[in-house]
Amino acid sequence: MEPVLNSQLNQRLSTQFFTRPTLAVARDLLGCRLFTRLGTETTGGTIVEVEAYHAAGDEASHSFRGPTLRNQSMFLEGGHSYVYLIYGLHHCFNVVTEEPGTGAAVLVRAILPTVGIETMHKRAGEISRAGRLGEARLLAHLGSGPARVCRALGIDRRCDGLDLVGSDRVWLEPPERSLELAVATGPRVGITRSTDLPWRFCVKDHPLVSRPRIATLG
DNA sequence: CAGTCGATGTACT
DNA sequence: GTACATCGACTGG
Repeated sequence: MEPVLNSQLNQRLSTQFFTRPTLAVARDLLGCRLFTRLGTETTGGTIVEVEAYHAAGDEASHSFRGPTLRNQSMFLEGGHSYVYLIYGLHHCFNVVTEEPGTGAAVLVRAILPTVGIETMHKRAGEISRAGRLGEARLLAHLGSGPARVCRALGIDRRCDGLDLVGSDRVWLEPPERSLELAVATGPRVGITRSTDLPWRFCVKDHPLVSRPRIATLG
């Protein structure tokens, strides 16, 4: 029943992948797959929406004012995780990019669940509103939105600062098959500063991205 | 469908 | 005190 994963050993995204310019990493993460193995449960999905955050000149970034206790993982070498709690109850998962000390990262905003879907449903709980959605939309509901990504994958602050290249708990793999994705870009969601930067990337014309208003993207 | 609002921990002014 | 890279419940059309 549970799919066999050979991902622990081969086919991982490398440090070289992550230590590139943040916008390139953000774009290239679309179509890649994010996995967690927490306890005995393995869950994962395909990344369909991300946002880039820089340090220099990006007032919306947590790293803008330099390292603090919360954001210190953001200043690790590219390929580490940065997980934080927002609004007191939700978690957000970021992949750190570039060289150590840079303070740049990519926020994973949406995945399409592919592995461990039953586990993800359990983590989400049975939601009355979601229960009224059709099958496809119910699946999308599991992973669309940064907090739902974390909930589905079981990510919390214990997953902060992990080396995603070497961790057996959280890791990333390239797309299953190489394919050309149509990508849309636009302004980031839910921020109040540096809103002019078009640093949100999503797989274009995909029915399962987190916000339906893709039409407003540049 | 759109709009509003409460929940709730942490960082920072 | 206030803001926050959000979500889900609830309202009104």
